[in-house]
Amino acid sequence: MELALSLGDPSKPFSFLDKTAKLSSKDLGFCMGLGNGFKSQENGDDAFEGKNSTDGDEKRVSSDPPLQLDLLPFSPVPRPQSSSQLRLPWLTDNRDAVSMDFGIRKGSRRGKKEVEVEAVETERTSTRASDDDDNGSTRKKLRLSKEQSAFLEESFKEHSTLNPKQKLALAKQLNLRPRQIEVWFQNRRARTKLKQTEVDCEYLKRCCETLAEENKRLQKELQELRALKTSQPFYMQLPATTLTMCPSCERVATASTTNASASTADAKTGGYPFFSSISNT
DNA sequence: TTCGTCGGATGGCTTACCTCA
DNA sequence: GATGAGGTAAGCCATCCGACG
Repeated sequence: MELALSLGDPSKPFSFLDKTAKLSSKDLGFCMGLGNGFKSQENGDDAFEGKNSTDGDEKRVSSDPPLQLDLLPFSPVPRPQSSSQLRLPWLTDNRDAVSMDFGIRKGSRRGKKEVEVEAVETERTSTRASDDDDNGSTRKKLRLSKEQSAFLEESFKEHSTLNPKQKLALAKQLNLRPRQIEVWFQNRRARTKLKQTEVDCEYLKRCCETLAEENKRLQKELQELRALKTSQPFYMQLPATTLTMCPSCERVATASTTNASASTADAKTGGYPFFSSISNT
């Protein structure tokens, strides 16, 4: 366990916590870092700068997330009033972009791969606290701020998936870990898909109901026609070609066209069985 | 206080791609 | 050059579970 303390320049706190809320060099601040066996500068920095793939790959000696505490002068970081103040990182040069800082947050349960891959990232996120106080038995859940969520939503509208560059840019801009951005997009995609599935399901259900109703109506019609047939034998004794009417559309076909276009009529009427039964008997 | 929903996080699996023998 | 094995990254999916109304 190591304890580091710095005064005066929070923008460059410690090697293992160097991804902090962006502060200008003019800002006076007090920064305290608490880590467990954090590594030396040369390792961590290289990892985060993308030396090895996207997310960095350096491993901390311990998986315990570090704690950094920033005590700053009054409102050192401008907070966005709305998402419109933020810019999508891949759309602009980000001159006006602001990064947000968050309160102390407890670490969360992570798999070993996550721990390894994200160790450096974790270290670099600002104002992060470990859950040392309760031995990791519980986890505090991060709740993204409205601004962050709105910004991510906007980003999602632009791209439902992110390339590593976009992910990193977003993470930097929102002061989150790239993994968090990734997870947010994954969950967003999943939930969008789920919503769409529900909509589709609802639509199919309505279709099914409509078809069932139509089927019922046609069955009834067929029954009526059969009844008509038995009650009016004379009607049916006429040559089939003289009266061929589809009861549903109430069109009467002529003698010549009926037989010639029987197959096409079937196709046009959807092959309703009663049509042919009338004309053929 | 309890309960249902939301949403951030995790682990496992699959797929695509790359490297190397 | 073609091919299979092994490694890695990324995405999807099911699930967990804390936060919150």
